[in-house]
This record gives sequence, C-alpha cells and structure tokens, in this order.
Amino acid sequence: MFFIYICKKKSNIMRYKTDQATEERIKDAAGTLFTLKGYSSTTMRDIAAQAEVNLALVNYYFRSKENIFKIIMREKIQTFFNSIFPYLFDEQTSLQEKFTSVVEKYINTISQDPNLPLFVFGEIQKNPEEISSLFPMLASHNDILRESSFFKQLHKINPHLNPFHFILNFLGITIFPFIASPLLVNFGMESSENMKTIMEERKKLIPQWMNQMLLIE
Amino acid sequence: MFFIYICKKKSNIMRYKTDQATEERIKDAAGTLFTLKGYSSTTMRDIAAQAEVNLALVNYYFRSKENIFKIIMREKIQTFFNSIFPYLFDEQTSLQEKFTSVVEKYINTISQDPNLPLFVFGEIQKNPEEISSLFPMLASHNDILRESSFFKQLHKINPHLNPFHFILNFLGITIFPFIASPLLVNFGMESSENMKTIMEERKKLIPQWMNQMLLIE
DNA sequence: GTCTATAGAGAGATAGAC
DNA sequence: GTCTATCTCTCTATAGAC
Repeated sequence: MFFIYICKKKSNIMRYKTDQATEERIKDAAGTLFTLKGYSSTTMRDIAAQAEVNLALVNYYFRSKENIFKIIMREKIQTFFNSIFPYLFDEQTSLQEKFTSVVEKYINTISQDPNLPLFVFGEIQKNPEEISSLFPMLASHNDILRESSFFKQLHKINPHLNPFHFILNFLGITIFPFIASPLLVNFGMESSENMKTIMEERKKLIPQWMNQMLLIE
Repeated sequence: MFFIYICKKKSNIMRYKTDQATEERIKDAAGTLFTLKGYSSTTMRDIAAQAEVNLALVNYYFRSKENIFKIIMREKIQTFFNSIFPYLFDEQTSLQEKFTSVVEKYINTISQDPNLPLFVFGEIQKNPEEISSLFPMLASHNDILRESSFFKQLHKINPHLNPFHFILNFLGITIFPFIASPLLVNFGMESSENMKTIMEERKKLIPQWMNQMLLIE
C-alpha cells in the first residue's frame, strides 16, 4: 500500500509537468508534419518519431489520427483567418490603414509558418465541406465578406469594378509569394534567406500597388 | 492452330482500338484524382474505379503507382509551364503583349483544369527535389528566369525595384484566384459559374493593373 | 488484355505490463 | 503516463487462369 501511494503521488507530480510538455510536443510535431506533407502522407508513426515519443502515446493523448488532424486544422485555419478578418470588418479604419495593417500582420504570421497557406488551401480543395463543418458560422452566413467594411470601402472608391477583384488581387500579391517560393527558388529566384527580405520590402510596396490598381475603371 | 491464329488476329485488332482507349482512360482517371486529392490520398483502387477497369489493369499498363504519378506529374507541370514560359522568353514581343498573351493563355489553360496550380505547388512543397529530377535543365541552369526577356523588360521600365516583385504580382493576381476559389465560394464570393465570368473579366484587367503597378518606384 | 485471388508491407488502433 | 506487442484493415503489387 505504501509503495503504491508513493508511486501515485510521484506520478501525479510528474503528470503536471511532463504531460503538458508531451502533449504539446506531439501537437507541434503533428502540426509541422501535417502542414508540410498533408493528412494522408503523414503517418502516426511519423508524428511519434518527430515528437520523440512512443506511437501509443499519440493515440493516448489524441485518440485518433482524424481527431488530432481536426484539432490542428482548426487551429491553423484560426491563425490564418485571424490575421486578416478582424481588420477587414473594422469600421473605424480607412482603406489605407487596412492595407498596411493586414499586410503587416499577415506577412508576420505566415513567415513563422510558411507552409500554412498551401496547407489551408490544399485541404480545402480536397475536402470543401470540411471548412463548413469547422466553422458553421460561415456556412450559415455566407455573405459575410460582401458585408465587410473592407468590401464597402473598395466599392466606394471604385464603383465600376466588382470589389472581389481587388480582394483577389490583395490576397494574391500577399499570399502567393509564400505558395510559390519553393518553386521560384528552383528558378534561381531567391534563397530562403532572401525571401525574408523580399517579403519585408513587400510590406511597404503592397499598399502602394493596391492604391495604383484602384485607379482603373 | 487455326483457333489460336484466329484469336490472335482478333486480339490484335481489338488491341488497336481497346488498349489505347483503356490506357487513356486510366491516365485520365489518375490525372483527375491526383490533381484533386494528391498522391497519398489517391489509391490505385480509386483510379481503377474511376476508369471503370480492374485494379490489376492499372498495374498492367503503368507498373506502379509511383510510375503513373511521375507520368501524370510530368505532363501537368509541362502544361503548367508551357502556358507561360514561351512567352516570357520571346525577345520579339513587348511587355504589353507579354502581359496580355500570358494572361489569356494561362487563364484558358487553367480553366480547363482548375486544380492544376494547387496540385503543382502542393507537390513541389512536399517534394522540392522532385522537380529538379523531372527537369534537370532547370536545376543546372537556374538563372533562367533572371535572363528572360520578361525580366529584362521589367527591369528596364522600372529599374528601382527587383523585377521578381512584379513577376510575383503578375503570377499572384493571375493564379491565386484559382487557388482560392474553393474557399471564396464558402465566403459567398461566387458560384463556380460566376468564377468563369470573373476570370474572363480579369483577362482584360490584369494587364492594366500591371501597368499601374509598374509606375511605383 | 482482362480478370480473380492473394501475397506482403505498412497503416491506425488497442490491450496489457510497468 | 509510457512502453511493447499485436490485431486488423487496407494498400500496392503480382501470379496465374481465361
């Protein structure tokens, strides 16, 4: 009895420290691998190895591969949209301020996790209904973008063109460089170090380009 | 003997018609599934079912999954680059002409296979060295883009900015809409029918936007 | 060429010891 | 909580009949 008591106590103390660290390590490993290789190419054994834990532990903490993926996916999409959405709906800021703050925030976020855009768009392509189930709010209320302050401001400045064009342009020139960078490195574009400085330059340039584009009728 | 002769003859006649059709059907099925779901999420059984043939036949014609994937991948990348590259290196055309002809050609090509960009960039992210092995020409000669007529013309018109910025912008506003469309449909952007008209509008708009952007120093 | 049947490898998941 | 061992399923690939 005494022995068991001691062990239990020790195990409880350990748990508080170790468990959190282990769970977090597994989640980090899964996040890295999923964003890099996608759902199907990532195995539970990969995740265990990357997290330096036993395979059984991954199931112990997260029950199933599908479950751990959903958790990761939800967080990643959250990160992805949170760096844009709050700004787009802010009625207090000007179009200019939106351009600069979204670009700044977005490039900072993605720089820390450059595979994020390709992961998000890729998984949405593979499983379009998934995003609706993750964010039912969007499915039910799907004019959300059209009713944003951003959309209205774009329309006011240039009523001749569908504001979606400008949104596509804005996201395109901001996000696409991250999507294309592995390819462009092959074409002698930039080493991954230079990619960083390129993106820093673009923080200032993108708002200017957007202003120029708005002039067209 | 006579029986065998007849059968052989019949089988040869059949082969000419049937085999080509079967092989083509398998390749089409594989192409569709790979571009939609990626390498790992696509099974040989999927391909067989989609092509309406027996599983063993897929291996009969293409030997292995990896092999059929390489064949598809090579063709898709070929299509992808052929809609851009010849124009970029043409010394005879002006920058304006390049903008319009690349946009026209590219949007037409991708419209027939909207998943192509995400597939190409996704697989390159998963396996960056693969493209070098598929196109050794690029690996050995990787200043290819920098030496293009397009690059030089951009530099001449705006010497203050790295031409890669404009190339990123150009590809971004052209390609990104296809990458983002499954997502934007969720945000009430456009039904897939309207996506077609949106892209038609962009054929004319993109060259104009590019001109505007070039003005910035 | 096309099919059925199956070998063989690798995946996700869990039981049970510690 | 963590590990070893194993079950079960599905996948790729092929052998062999027609």
